[in-house]
Amino acid sequence: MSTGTRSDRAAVQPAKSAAKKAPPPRASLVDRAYREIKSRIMGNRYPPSLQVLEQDLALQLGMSRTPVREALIRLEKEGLVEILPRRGMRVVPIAPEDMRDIYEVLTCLEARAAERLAERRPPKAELVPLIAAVELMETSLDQDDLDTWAQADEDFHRLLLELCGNRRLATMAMTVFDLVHRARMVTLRMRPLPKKSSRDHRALIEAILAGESRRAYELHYQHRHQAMRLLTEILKRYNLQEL
Amino acid sequence: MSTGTRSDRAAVQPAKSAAKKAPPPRASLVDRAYREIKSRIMGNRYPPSLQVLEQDLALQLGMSRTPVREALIRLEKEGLVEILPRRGMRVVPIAPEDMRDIYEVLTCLEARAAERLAERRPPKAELVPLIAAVELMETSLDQDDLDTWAQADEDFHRLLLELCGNRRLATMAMTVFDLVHRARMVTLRMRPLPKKSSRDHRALIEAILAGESRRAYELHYQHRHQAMRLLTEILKRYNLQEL
DNA sequence: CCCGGTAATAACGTATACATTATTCTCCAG
DNA sequence: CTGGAGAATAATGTATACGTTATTACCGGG
Repeated sequence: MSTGTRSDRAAVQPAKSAAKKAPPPRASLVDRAYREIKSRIMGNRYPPSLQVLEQDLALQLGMSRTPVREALIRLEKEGLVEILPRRGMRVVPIAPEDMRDIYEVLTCLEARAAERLAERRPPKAELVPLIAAVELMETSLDQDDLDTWAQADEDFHRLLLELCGNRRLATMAMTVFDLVHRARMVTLRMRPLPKKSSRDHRALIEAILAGESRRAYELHYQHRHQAMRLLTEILKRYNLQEL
Repeated sequence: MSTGTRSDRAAVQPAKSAAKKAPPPRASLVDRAYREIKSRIMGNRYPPSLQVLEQDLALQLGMSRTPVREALIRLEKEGLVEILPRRGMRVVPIAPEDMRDIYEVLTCLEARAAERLAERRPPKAELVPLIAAVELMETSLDQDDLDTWAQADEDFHRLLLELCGNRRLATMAMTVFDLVHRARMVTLRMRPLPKKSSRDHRALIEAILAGESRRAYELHYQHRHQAMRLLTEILKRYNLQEL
């Protein structure tokens, strides 16, 4: 198998020199492993508590254990998996209390991002993607397209973080956001239609445009806080002890 | 060298079976590398912007590149180093703007920790270590022992996080805290005596004991915010572009 | 004297090898 | 039939090997 990989590579090399700009052979195996495993976890194809051995991962991904291991270390630092001394990796399940803790971090970071963005008084042009995301949330909700809604909502939150101007804050918040992605998707259809979300977001945009940073903070804090309450209630009601 | 290490291990094995509880042969090489490199960075023995090759690290630490690499990945995730494609690791320097960004994260996380702790209304007994830290800050300041003061101040902040009840928040805040440790130490003697700090801390303890969570939040937010202002001013005044 | 092309070098990224050790299984004594 | 000691197994943690490729040094031409 490894020889197969190597010969594949060798075969590809000439093609590369044919292409002018060296397309992207950039993706290292570590990166591929990282992305693939993360994608499987976030897409719930690796469900919570699942354990997988390094060797199995390596085989599935068509590489040796070395890059797999390095990817797992990164994922462990993000909190998505834990590395168990002799039993490979485990997809970290999220208990209801963990959910509260995670949302608490997310809430204060994102609220601060909103506040900071408002302090910056960005021109409306900068917020166009944000507004577009809200509009997509509304139209998709009208059409009962919850998946598109969820995607648009995530886009809104990500864009907000990207715009805030503090990359470190944005990165940390997104890492935490990734942790709850799975739970959000699983519970998407267990809750009442999230009609309030786009209203909240519109109000936030108003506050940002008006430069009312304190209000932006409060609005977004409450928005996230309520989302946490809703989510933990659902976990309780459906007795989801692990997500 | 590696054979030396191996025979050392083998020699130690019998001793272990002699000791009842298997002392701690727990420290894996990755852990040792991680701790040692981190300690060198935080102690400024690896100054900002220093580059070191993986092979050099491995030699210095008496191990192969494998555990060194894994340790570096962890340190990179924490933001202490960056891994440069062909030039080993680099100790990430902190520019004044980075300092603001980092302190911003630290400020909102720690303030939330203070708020949460106050919400919990802990019995005074739980806060004894916090109080002890403040007292140590005061006595050491009276004796012009700035190093002890700095240690006690750090202890206070760490204890606050540990007590807050949200381990994830605590861990993230401490990781960020570690990033500014070096800058704090380097600038320790460039600023006026920090007499206000222990007053701030005492006020915070009061608020926590009284269960005034909102006030705890505000107090600690301002405390950290002022620390940030002070630090960035010093960086500007002394023209420290990189720490 | 300076610059671009080419060869040599060095460092990494990945694969593989191997010793260690937790876990599991087997088998026998009670 | 049950429990536990010891062997077999499996998976890891670490070391080593090796091909790839960026970097550097060198050299001839402008």
